[in-house]
Amino acid sequence: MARSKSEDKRNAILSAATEVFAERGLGAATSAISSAAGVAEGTLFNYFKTKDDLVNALYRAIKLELADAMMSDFPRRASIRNRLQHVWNRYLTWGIKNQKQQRALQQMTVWGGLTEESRRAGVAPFLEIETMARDAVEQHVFLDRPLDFIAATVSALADTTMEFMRRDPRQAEMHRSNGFETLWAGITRKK
Amino acid sequence: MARSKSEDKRNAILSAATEVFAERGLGAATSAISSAAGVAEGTLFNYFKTKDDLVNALYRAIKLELADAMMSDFPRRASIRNRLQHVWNRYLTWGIKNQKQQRALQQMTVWGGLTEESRRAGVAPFLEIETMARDAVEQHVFLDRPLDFIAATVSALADTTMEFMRRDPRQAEMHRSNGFETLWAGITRKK
Amino acid sequence: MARSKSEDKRNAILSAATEVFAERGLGAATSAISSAAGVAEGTLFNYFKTKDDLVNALYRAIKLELADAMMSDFPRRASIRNRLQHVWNRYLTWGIKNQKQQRALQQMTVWGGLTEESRRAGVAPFLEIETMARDAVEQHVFLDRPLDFIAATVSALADTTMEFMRRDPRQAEMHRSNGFETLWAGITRKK
Amino acid sequence: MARSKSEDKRNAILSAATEVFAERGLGAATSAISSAAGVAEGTLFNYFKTKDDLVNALYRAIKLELADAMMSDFPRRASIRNRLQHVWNRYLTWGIKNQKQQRALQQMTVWGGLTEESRRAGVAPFLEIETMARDAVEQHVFLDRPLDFIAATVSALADTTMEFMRRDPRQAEMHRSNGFETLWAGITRKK
DNA sequence: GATGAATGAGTCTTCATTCAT
DNA sequence: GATGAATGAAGACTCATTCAT
Repeated sequence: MARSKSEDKRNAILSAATEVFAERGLGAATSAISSAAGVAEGTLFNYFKTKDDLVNALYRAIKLELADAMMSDFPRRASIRNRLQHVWNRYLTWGIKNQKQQRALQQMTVWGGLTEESRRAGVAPFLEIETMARDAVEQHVFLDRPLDFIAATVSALADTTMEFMRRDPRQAEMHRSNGFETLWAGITRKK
Repeated sequence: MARSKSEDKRNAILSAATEVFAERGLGAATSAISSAAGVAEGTLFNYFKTKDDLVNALYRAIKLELADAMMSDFPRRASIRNRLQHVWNRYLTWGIKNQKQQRALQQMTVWGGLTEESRRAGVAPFLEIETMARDAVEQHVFLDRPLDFIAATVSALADTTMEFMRRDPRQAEMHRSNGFETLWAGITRKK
Repeated sequence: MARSKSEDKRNAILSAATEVFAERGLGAATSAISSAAGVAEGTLFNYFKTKDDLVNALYRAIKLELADAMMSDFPRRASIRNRLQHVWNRYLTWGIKNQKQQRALQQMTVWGGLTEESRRAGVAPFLEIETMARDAVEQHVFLDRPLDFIAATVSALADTTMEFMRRDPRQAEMHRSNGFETLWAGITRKK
Repeated sequence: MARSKSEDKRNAILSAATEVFAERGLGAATSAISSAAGVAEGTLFNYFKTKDDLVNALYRAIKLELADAMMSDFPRRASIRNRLQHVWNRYLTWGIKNQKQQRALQQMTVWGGLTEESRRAGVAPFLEIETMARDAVEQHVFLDRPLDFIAATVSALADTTMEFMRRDPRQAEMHRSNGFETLWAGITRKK
């Protein structure tokens, strides 16, 4: 479905917004974004009706990118541990390589203006993770806890780990593995 | 002598700021704060030279409150587990009872304008926790990981847990204990 | 393309600023200027980044106008007396015809916020006057005094004279000539 | 006539105002003045109903001081030249010794808020100078010019001279005498 | 469709003045 | 009479959004 206007320009704006939001927060001026994107101030509003619209669109775009990075090659048949490790590693790798995106995402996630629709759209592509978690609970690999609690735990530990990998890149692999072991020990049943 | 600057009014402003920041973020207008505090716009600036000053002062005030809630009756001689559980429980209890404070604190913690001094002042009252963690690593109760990594893990899991306790108050105690068990299993050495 | 920043509007703002500053001093509100110029408050700041910028720009604009009025047709080859009289007459004529400009200029000249660059730019077009004065001293037409002292004397007497011409327009020509005779007698060598 | 309240405090305020106005202009805050005077913000308004009132009062006070400095020992019987030189020298000496006063006075003189009454009061003590000037014109020592024009000339040249004496204190006496010779040659009749 | 000048409500902050103590 | 906290009307400046070109 061909979008009218230029897809390129739209992407330039989203990409500029990522950068600007990552560095200056969501409070940054739309003029900073348009100028970083190399378009006129008014042009931004041809592509996104309001600033809030832009943020919502960016949220979804980054979530999609992230899903792609994490879920491609998802080893559906591997062991729970391997599947969990897959998403763990992919998430961290993505976040290290795409700092700006990840920082912007973090800001938008705690922002008050995301629509319910955006939130839903953001979660959707990660459904397989939920499935895996459900399996893991059923198979008594994971402790019997609410799925969303587990998800939140994974996410919190991953973000924490990512921060340490960034701060201390030479020990990055140690932090990545420490984080995973914490997570695994924390949510799995000891035999 | 004229009325001397009233501690009450100062507190009213801090308390109004807590509320307003918790609900609308640090970007909220100072006029919203003064009006919530029932004082004139100018009065706020009699008590805090700038908005940044106000935020810094609020950060310190809440951190002190929190320290008081967490560290009073800290069982210095109890087992590592009991000491960890003490701060875990106290933090969550405080956060549930003082949602606004906790939300405001969260925002200020990631804000770019805290002075180094404020940060130091905010950490100081929690020194004993660090000591406990160091002991725990030395006694091989905790796994051998950087102290700040452990601290960040505790904090991330606690905030996650708190969120679930709020959303689902009837299961609050379950979440509290789930969170703790995740934490404990995640950072301690299995014998 | 959108309207390009209009020279007209810029001039309207400068002209409104002249008027407002002349009447109410440099302390006048920018909103008074924008409204006198018939533009929105924000528009002023599209043309001049800050109020100080506006003042500096105005200073230079008026100095240029003045230079044009004074220095065009400057009789380079005439006698010292005729050359001095040329600038004397031109300055007074300009100041009478352009009261607002002259009053604003006076305020800006004693203002603390002119940049060094503005000052330099303001002096530059009057270089020929300095040359004339140097000649006059060398040829022993003027008394042997520091050039800047002579310049300040001219300027002080001219402003004084202008004031009288304004207050008492019917005697304007008398004042103009009285002032010049005072000046000439004051700074030239008697044979 | 005993003034109620403390004459000392009133003077402290006037003196603080002199300093503050000299350094920061008439736009300076009244709170800067009260604090420089070592009194409370409100106290200032016990002595002067409004800021404008304070400025007017200060204007008069400084004019009186100046008159005292200039007119005491006025050599009523001396030659015109000596009498003129007396006020010339006294004014410059006073201005050099009392920079703050002189600078404040200059600002107030061009300020738009002086009452007619203040202006009259400020001129009054200098009446003898006018008398001298009238004599000088009648005796054909001065050229036949309006008295106030002569007065303004004296004043303009004196202020110019003072500026040079300040900037270049080592040549102060030269400037003082240059200035006077300019003035004398400018306004007197050559025989 | 693209542009960017124009807009004006909203922001933080200052300050002369008042008035309870 | 002295105090200084309280006030709120300005003030300079920012910025999301509109719309003429």
